[in-house]
Amino acid sequence: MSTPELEQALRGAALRVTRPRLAVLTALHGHAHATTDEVLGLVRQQHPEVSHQAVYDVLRALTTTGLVRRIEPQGSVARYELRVGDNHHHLVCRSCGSIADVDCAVGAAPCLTPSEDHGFVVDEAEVIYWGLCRACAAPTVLPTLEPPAERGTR
Amino acid sequence: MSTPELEQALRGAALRVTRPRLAVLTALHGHAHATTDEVLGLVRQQHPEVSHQAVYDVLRALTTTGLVRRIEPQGSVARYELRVGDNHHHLVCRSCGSIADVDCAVGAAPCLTPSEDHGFVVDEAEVIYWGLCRACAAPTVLPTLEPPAERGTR
DNA sequence: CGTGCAATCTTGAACGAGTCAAATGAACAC
DNA sequence: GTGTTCATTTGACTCGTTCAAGATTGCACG
Repeated sequence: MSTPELEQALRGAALRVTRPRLAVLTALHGHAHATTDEVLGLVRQQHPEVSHQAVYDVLRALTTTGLVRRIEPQGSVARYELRVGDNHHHLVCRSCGSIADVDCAVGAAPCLTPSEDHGFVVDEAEVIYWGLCRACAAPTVLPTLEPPAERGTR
Repeated sequence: MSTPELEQALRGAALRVTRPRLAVLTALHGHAHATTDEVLGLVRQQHPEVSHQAVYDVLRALTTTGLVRRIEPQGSVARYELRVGDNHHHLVCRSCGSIADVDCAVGAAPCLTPSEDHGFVVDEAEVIYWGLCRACAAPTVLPTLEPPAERGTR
């Protein structure tokens, strides 16, 4: 995704075009499901002066305007991905915390419909599939190496 | 739910029967989706000496043994409910944060199946429906001030 | 019914993701 | 260019949750 495109996206959301914002968008373009801390690290590779707080502010601004989507699986810190407009869901590994995207199983509309809405006006259905990723589900009989190290869980 | 039943549930999970644990289970029985803090308050109504930390420990023990289910909607602190065995999901109000239960829309098995599993071994699908509850979706009429003079949206 | 071990609880401190606030700096409409 | 307003920096702070050490207590066993 080129810089002019990113600028246009920001202007389209009535946001000023700034260096930290472009850097955050670029970082997310290359790293889906990044944490705030990871985004900060990526941004600082290009712009070491960017502050902690700026990344939080930028991510909040982008999230509230819909340019970026925030996900927060249990036990994980917040993660962000570029909103691509489609209604996709997530696979989360209970062991290593890795996340993969999946398209909505039933298409866009039906998965918005609970069986009984209790009077709620529903506008979004969020689905998280929990399980084990290929690596963590593999038999742990690796001859020379240790089983997959645990990451991301506290 | 009576105390003997709760004791049996604890023993069945290989957990010792203690006063804080019985109190937490009782509290959750009467208050679904309670936060840790709310549970602590409820427990202390009967047993004022129970510590902060005990409630955290108890909730973790109950959660890991499956007696209690932990849910963590975006922007909310952790909430707990008695695991009743069924596979139900949640409606969450974006405005006030209230939570309601809904049965799984598609039954138990199908909603476990993403369209493409990326090699993941999925064992659970968690669904959160986001929207507005009946009260928050209602027109914002202030009761004690002047009566509503107009109708329609906005 | 005691005894002993380990699980559990109390107390108190610490951690860390995220937020608040004040002052400086930069976008961009004019 | 200039000025207003939005963004960012800096640094302190909140609050849910966890860690650690020592005191209790459930309960298996004799």
